Amino acid sequence: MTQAYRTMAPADLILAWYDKHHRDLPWRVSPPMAAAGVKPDPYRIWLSEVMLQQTTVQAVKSYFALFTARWPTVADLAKADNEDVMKSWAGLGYYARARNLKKCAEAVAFEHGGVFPDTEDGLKALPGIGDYTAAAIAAIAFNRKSAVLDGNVERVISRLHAIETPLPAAKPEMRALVAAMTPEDRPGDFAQAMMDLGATICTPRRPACALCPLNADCRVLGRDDPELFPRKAAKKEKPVRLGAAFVAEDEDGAVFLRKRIESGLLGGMTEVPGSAWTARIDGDTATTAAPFPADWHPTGTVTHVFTHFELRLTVYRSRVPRGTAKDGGWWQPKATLDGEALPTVMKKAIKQAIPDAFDKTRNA
DNA sequence: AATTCGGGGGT
DNA sequence: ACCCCAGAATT
Repeated sequence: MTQAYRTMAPADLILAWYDKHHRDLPWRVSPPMAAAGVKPDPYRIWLSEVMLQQTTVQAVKSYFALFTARWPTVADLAKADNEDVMKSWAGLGYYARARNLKKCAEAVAFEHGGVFPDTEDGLKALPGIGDYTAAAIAAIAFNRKSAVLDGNVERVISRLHAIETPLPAAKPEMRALVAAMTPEDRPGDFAQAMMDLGATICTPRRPACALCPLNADCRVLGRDDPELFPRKAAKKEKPVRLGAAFVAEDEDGAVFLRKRIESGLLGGMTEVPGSAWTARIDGDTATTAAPFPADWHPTGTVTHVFTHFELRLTVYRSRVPRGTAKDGGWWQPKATLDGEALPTVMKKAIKQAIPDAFDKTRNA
C-alpha cells in the first residue's frame, strides 16, 4: 500500500455532503423523497430552471407557487392567454423568458404530445432552453449524465482547479472538467449538489472553505485568495439615460396605460406613456412626448437600474376629464392596476405620481 | 465574441 | 457602490 489512506472521489464527497446539507426547494425532489419513490416532474423542473435563469431562489419562490397553482401542467400553460402569462411574470424581469416560456409550452404540448424531450439536444431545440437549462433538465428530470455548468458551478470549478483563464472564455474548459467529474450514478443530485455548494459554501465573498467537502482537493485554498476566482473580463461602465413618463389620472381614478412593442427592452409589457430614453433630453419634452395635451406638471424623478444602463425618469402627472382620448392605450382603474403586466420601473413611475396607486385598501 | 435583455439581495 | 444571481438570444 503506497498511500496511508485513500481519498474519496470528489463526486462522492459532494454527494455525501448533499445528502446531509441539501436545501428543500419547492421544485426539488430531495434524496429522502427520491428514496420514497417520488419522481421529478419535468414540467416543474423546466419551469423552475427558466425562472432561475439569472434570478435568485428567493425571488423565484413566490412566482413558482403562483404559476404551478394556476397552470399545473404544461398543457394548461400552453392553453393559457399570452397576456395572462405576462401579467403573472411581471416583476420577475428578463421578459423574453416569459414569451419563450409560453412558446416552449406550446411546442411541448402541441408538437411533442405533452411530453418533454428527455435528451439534452431535444431540450435545447426548444425556445428559452440553452446550454445550461438543457443540461440541468436532462440531469435533474431524466437522470442524464450531462455537464451542468451555471454561475455557481463556474465558481466551484474555477477555484477547485485554479483556472486562470477569464470568463466567458474559460467555459468550454470548465464544462469539460465538470463532465469528467460527473458520476454515472445520481447525475441530477450531483448537479444540484454542485449548485448548492456554490450557493452556500463556495460563495463569491467569504467562502466557508473550512466546511467545504472539497477543501482537500482545492487548488486555490491555501495558495491564493478564493475571492479572486473565477477570473472575469473587465466590465464596462453603465451609461445614464434620461426620459419622461406621463401618468394621467381621470375623474374616476383610472390611469392611462399602453402596451410596449413585443421585442426589445420590456417587450410586450405594459407602460405609462413616455419619451424615448436617451443620453440627453431637451426642455420641451413635456409638451412633445405627452400622449395628449393636458396640464402636465412634474412630480419628481425615479431612478431605475437596468442591466446595461441607468434610467432617470422625470414623472409628469395630470388630472384629465372623463372620456379623454384613448388613442394607442386604455384607461385602467386604479383598483386593478396591480394585476397589469407592469414592470417594476413602471410601477415606480406610477407610485411617484400617485403614491397610493397600488394601495389595495384605498382603491378597492 | 459582444451585446442585449430586470430586478433584487448581499456585502 | 459594487457584486452576483441555477443564462438565452441576437448581432
